[in-house]
Amino acid sequence: MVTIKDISRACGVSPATVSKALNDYGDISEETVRMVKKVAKEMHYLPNSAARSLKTNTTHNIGVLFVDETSSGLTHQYFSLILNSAKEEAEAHGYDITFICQNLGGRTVSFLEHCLYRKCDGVLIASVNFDSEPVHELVHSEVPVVTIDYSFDNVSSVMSDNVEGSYELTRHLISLGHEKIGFIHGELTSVTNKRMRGFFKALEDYGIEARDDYIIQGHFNDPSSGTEATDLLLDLPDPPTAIMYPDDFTYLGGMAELRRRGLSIPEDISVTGYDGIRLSQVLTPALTTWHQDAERIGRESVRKLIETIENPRTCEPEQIMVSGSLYSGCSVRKLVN
Amino acid sequence: MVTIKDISRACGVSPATVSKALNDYGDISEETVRMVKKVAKEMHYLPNSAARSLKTNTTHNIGVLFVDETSSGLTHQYFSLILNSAKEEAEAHGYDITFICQNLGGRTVSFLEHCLYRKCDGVLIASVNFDSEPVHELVHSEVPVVTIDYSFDNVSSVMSDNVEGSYELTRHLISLGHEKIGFIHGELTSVTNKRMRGFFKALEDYGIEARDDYIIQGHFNDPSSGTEATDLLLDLPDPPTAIMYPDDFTYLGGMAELRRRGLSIPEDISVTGYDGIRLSQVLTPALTTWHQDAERIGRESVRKLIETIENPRTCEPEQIMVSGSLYSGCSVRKLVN
DNA sequence: TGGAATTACGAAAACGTATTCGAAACAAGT
DNA sequence: ACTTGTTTCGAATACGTTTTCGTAATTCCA
Repeated sequence: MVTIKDISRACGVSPATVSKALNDYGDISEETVRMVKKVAKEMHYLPNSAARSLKTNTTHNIGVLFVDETSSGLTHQYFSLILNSAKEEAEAHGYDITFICQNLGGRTVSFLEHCLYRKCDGVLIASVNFDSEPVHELVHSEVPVVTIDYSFDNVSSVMSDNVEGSYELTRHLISLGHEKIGFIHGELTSVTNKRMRGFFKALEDYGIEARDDYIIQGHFNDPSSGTEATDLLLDLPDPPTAIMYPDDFTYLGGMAELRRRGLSIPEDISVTGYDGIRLSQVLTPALTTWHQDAERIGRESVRKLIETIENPRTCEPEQIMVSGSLYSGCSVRKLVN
Repeated sequence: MVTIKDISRACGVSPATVSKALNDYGDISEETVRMVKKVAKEMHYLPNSAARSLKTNTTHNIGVLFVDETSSGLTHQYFSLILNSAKEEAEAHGYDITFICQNLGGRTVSFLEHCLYRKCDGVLIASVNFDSEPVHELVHSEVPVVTIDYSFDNVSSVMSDNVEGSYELTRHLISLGHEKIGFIHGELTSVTNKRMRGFFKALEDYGIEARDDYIIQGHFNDPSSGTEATDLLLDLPDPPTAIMYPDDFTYLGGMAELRRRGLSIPEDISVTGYDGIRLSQVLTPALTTWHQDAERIGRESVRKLIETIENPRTCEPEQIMVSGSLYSGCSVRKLVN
């Protein structure tokens, strides 16, 4: 490996001068800078990141927390889209991405310790249990953090607007005449909380009374829970005319159950999903669903993270809300009375 | 940050002794080792990875090449499953994962240069254009490499057995009486090559003549190409009785077209997919498809990579073939003649 | 008891870079 | 001519480890 010393020897200047020239320190004559850079290129010089980090205490490296418990993490399209765009945005800014976990060369450590060991300039937190102690420790530490779909005080976050999405889907149903709306929700996370808020708000705004028996607890990303919940709703003495599913994938289970009962969509029952994954638009009928702009969420989150990394004093914490959009498919019909 | 020097002061021994004690060098009395480790823990000592790498030229960090051109990378479930299990396997061995790209602090560099800069101990190559020069450069460099679904001489690789999968699917159709089989394939990659080999081999083994008009070029992971190709096949004067799609997702496009024409599956036409993604088992009818063991592919590839990293002399290059399995759904019917 | 072997530790150098501070050279202003 | 200022560079130090080699102390064996 060719080092700064080799270049300094080849150029007949000191290592200090070479370092300054390569980093445009401003202290070196233009002529010398040109020469040093030329020789460096010729000799295929590559800086040593370890030496550089040791000296500057920065790495141009951002950590990512992605835990895939119950396969709702990396494996879920929503998060893989986020990760992918986050990766692209980071690369565009010259940052690399490293996964953060609780294992360090065999030893169990906290997330924070892992970050400190690797000297991540900042870290992106997504798809974890935000209520856990290790996550809290990290969030409240000195290392710059941006969270996704969860917000802490004094920490920037990027969130899919779940209140909006749920509200708009509900409003869409109501505007087509539906008043008996079954609502299947996922695990009781903060995301589910917001979805509920949006749902109830829409009902209230349009003067429709919420009915307890129409609210069913299911699971995210789990077709069989969609099947079960659908079953429950349809067995009610006064079943709903429309069913909202917690996500597109869970809907698939519901769809199977509806088909099994000989009901056709949307003639006999209207349905909506959530996420707007590619699959939903290929189904027949195409699913009416809420598209979360995962790509933008990933992009915005690392943009904000890098901004706080590079302007530690001036950059204010910010709650960034990313709007989604209604994918209007053919799974909801206009109800005539 | 507490350093080795702080510990040495607290313990009344030299920094050298502390370092050796912490790393179980074997040179230090058990008593001292115990004391040093105890104090280190009490003071919340964390090694400095930069200093360590600078000295040892290793990082316990493995690079991953994942390029998502045409969204066939990270975003595709097959690859996100691989990435996820690779991540878990690496973490279990105390290695971290960093994405490798061609951007270094704003400057464009080769993949190899990026790896050298970050001092990756090894690199996993998946989902890239293996014919490109930058990939060749990396593969033929000094840094340990494992490739996924592509093999180079003298380099370890882990591959989904595409010949097997295609062969078994075809054989399955033949065993149920199908002889007129439409074969839609993806882009002409090495994967497609192997799928073709398996397909033709099965036809030959069972004495069925291959027909050119039944072979259609489509795209991977692209429902609309599934629609088009299906269209072509059904418009033939003598259409096939079964259609094989290049993957489950592309099949969705074909499914829509079949439905549009009023054909029901499998009564009027039999179909198979490829990949065995979760979605395929939720469809009605459940898709008969070939499940690629992505989880195992990710696991095996980093296991092999770490093995060659830690035994540079003794570890031989190896071509690891990972078998898949037939998911027998309800999308193929027995043909009576 | 004398020498050899073993054990336990430390001094010092090295990894490659960034940065502080001072010096030299020269220009500019009075 | 003397100060003052500016530009350009280099010597030296520091970042926190790991590792070699030497040495003192202890044990072993004949």
